[in-house]
Parts: sequence; C-alpha cells; structure tokens
Amino acid sequence: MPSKRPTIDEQCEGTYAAIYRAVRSIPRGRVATYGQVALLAGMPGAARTVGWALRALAEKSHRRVPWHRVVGARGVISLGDGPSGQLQRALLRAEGVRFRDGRVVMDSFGWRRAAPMP
DNA sequence: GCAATGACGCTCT
DNA sequence: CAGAGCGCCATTG
Repeated sequence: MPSKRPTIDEQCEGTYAAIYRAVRSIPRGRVATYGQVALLAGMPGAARTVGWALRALAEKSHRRVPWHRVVGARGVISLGDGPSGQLQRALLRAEGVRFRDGRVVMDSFGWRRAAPMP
C-alpha cells in the first residue's frame, strides 16, 4: 500500500520484532530486566528502547507479549504505583512470582539467574 | 539532521 | 538506602 506511515504493527516487524521475541522467550513464572531483554534482542544498552517498544505495545495490547515479565534492573516495577504497575504485579503474582518490599525477588525468579525454587 | 523524550542502567555522593 | 548525574539506544517533532 502506498504512502503508509509505519504503524505499530509495521514496527513490530522491524526493530521491535527482536524485542518482542525476546520478551516472549521469558518463561512463565520468571522475570527479565529491560537490559536483559535488550541484550537478548541484540541491542546491548538499549534498555530504554525496550521500554519504548513495550509502551507502544500497551497502546495496542493485542499482542501475545508477556510485557508484565519485564521489570527494572533490581526487580522494580518501572510503572510505579500506577494502574499498569498494579496490573503487572497481579499478573506476576498469578504466575507465582513473589515480591519483597514492592520488588520482585530476582534471586529466585530472575530469568536465568538463580536458584532452586522454594 | 538536531533537540527532546522515555515502562532504563550504573556510579557517585 | 535515597537522590542526582551521566551514558546508552531508538522514536518523534
């Protein structure tokens, strides 16, 4: 189709594709950090870009991407106390992810990180 | 092409 | 532990 600006869907085929793929690779019940996703997507250091991609995803929300499994470096919910942040927490809890002082217990639930399950 | 923005990360104070 | 500063990369106006 002529002169069509790249929509979210189009961008999903581009740079975001690798990001979404990486996020989809996160096993259920585990979480990964933005930096980790960026690394897996082949863009080390592009943690912020991952945030952009997920943000765009939130507007559509029609993708099967477990965005809730992506958290901050130390397991913090970057969305904060907002409605989205609480939703993320709820979704993670539903998968068995445990929290401690508002942060995910990365030692146990961080993807590819540690340790036997409790 | 530059300046500003952003669901980040790391280091220093 | 909290706050501020700098660096990182991609998108947008």
